[in-house]
Amino acid sequence: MNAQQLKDIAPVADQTLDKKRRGRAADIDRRRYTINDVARMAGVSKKTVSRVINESPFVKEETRKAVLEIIRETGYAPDPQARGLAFRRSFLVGLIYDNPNPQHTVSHQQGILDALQGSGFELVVRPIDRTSPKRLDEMRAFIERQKLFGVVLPSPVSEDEALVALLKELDCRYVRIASVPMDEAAQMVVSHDGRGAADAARHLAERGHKRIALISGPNSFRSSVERRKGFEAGLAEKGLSLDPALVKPGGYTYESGIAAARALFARKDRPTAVFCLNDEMAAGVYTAAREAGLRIPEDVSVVGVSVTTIAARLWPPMTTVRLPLRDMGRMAGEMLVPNPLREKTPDAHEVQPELIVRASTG
Amino acid sequence: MNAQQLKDIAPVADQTLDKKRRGRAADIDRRRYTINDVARMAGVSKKTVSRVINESPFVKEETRKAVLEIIRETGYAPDPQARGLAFRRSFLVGLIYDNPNPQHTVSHQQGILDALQGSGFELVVRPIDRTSPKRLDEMRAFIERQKLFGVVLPSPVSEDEALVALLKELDCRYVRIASVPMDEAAQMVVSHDGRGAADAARHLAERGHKRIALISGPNSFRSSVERRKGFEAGLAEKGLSLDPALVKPGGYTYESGIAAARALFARKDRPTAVFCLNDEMAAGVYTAAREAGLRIPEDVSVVGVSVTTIAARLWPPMTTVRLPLRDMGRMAGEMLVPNPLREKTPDAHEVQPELIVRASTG
DNA sequence: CTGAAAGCGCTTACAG
DNA sequence: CTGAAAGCGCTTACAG
Repeated sequence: MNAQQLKDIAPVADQTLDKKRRGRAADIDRRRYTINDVARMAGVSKKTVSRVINESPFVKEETRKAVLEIIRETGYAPDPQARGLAFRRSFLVGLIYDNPNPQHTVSHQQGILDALQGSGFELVVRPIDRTSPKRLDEMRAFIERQKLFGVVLPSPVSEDEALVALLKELDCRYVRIASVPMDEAAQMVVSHDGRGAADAARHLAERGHKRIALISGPNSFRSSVERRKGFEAGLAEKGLSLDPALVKPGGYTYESGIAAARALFARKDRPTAVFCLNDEMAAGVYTAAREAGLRIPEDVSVVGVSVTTIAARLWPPMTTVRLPLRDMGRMAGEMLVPNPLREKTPDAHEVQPELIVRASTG
Repeated sequence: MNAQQLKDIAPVADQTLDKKRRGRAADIDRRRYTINDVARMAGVSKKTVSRVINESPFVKEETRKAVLEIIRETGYAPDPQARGLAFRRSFLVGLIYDNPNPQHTVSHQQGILDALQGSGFELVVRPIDRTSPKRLDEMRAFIERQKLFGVVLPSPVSEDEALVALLKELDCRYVRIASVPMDEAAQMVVSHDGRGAADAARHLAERGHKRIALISGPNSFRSSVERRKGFEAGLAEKGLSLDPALVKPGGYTYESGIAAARALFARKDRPTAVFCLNDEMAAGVYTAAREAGLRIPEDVSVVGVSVTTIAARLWPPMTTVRLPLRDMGRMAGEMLVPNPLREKTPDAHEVQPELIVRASTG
């Protein structure tokens, strides 16, 4: 934060706000209880209250109960800022993301919020440009300044090893969400995208398809690499393989799906099925098929990988590999935030993709 | 926050974390500069540094420059938690939402983040159940505990007068995003949904439609009321009116759109055009039309109001009223956070919906 | 098992 | 225009 930016904040906080507050007598009555009030009311020192709050074992049961009773009566809740200042750690969890599809991020976000619900932690969202060389400096400033309790890294940010190294250096907890394990189990939520893609491959093979095309995502996305690998493995099981001429690069966007599908449909030996590494591109295949006068599924079958809700909205409804994005976010949140109320976190933090067969594969 | 919840937080922060930190010698070298360091290096008191940070006019220009120079050299940035504790106000902006469509929220969120970029403020996201009687207590606890700098309220949360009253009581800044003005201009971003709906009505009238149906949103959403009113006003201009038999209640969801459209298409005198108060429901109309063997736009025209990207993905691409959700979020963020770098905020914080004519209206 | 002192990194209130 | 003292609401480090 530079001086200019500091200026931006000050005037309001310094002048408007506090003058306003000072002028309100209600503030005094409404003052929230502090640790001092609780200590006084319970007849103990504030350190003892602090011990009760922090679950220290070194408090006599009787004392503990008395303090807890006062806390209940007063509705006292410790100030997270004061606690954070003393702890040198805030009670904020960060979501650091950079995904071409906002729906992908928002699903994770919902899951994280599910996990944080009632935990006393709040979620701070923070977009990042993974291609920017300045991203590391920005992240360092962000994490140091906010003293984040921990962060969740959805793909493809989860694949940024330089960022992960920085988090370790800053002693900041993190959980990576990715298609394959790429860190210790305690820091990973794994979605096994490849398995879902393999299911899709078997499904198409079983429907008798031989000439199968694939529209990939960006190579810089591990999900794209894994989905493709899984798809090829699934085909191989059925004695099939991917014709390199029928593999088109995409960018995980609707437009890139249209462009890739146009190229495929312009071929004399056009494919009878197209597997798209996400659903936005698959929606583009629908559009290109319509332009080319091809019927789905009669002339061409289409399968996608769902990161949005579009599959069921298209006509005919599209067969897709569903990724439980919200569940993944929830797991990540649960791993990050301590919560004895929950049963022990499972050993394996992973989810399984699910093939949902709809009308687009006849 | 009750005692049980407090427990949840403590163990890690108290034990794991600090033991870890204590063991790392690097912490000492890496310690960030504090206001005391800057004061010492600049040969002034920390209060003077504080004045510079807070843009106080009572600092000699020479002193100010010297302090600023040290700040630049050291890369010093004040600790938001410490500042927050002293200010009794954090540097966090809250996004409090409850919308059936996550895409709607995420678009606002992107806009707010655009505005907060580089401001030193961070965005905390917080879902709320607007129908829950406990929501006010939860919000009070949330806002008091976090001492939020301000909050953004998208619709329909923006229409919750009890919540707004609470915010005023807590002296918490807010900006309401809504379809019509419902507060002082400084607290409003207005989207004039009705105007967009009127455009849609004129458009359909000009194409010669007479039997026009409408699928509404929940009556508890002001946006639904306003869009309908605007649509009726647009029709009236053209000498048309809405046949009550052709008005079906919807819930802003895909499924509710299907159900409403089935009822409409089952009529002998089925409508030649359907206006849906959002695009998710309009996608449902597409599905119902296909089930009924009706062609769009030959047999029936469809118009929606866009809160997602689906309109352009459907076939045929759908005519919609576009709401600039991201812009609305950005305006709200800019209104909330002081930033002298920006030119003065405009007098009117409003946006105009835009009718985007695509193939679904022939 | 409990507490008084010092400190986290800032700001306010008061002097000068 | 500048600073020393006290305070924000918590915790750590040290005694007992």
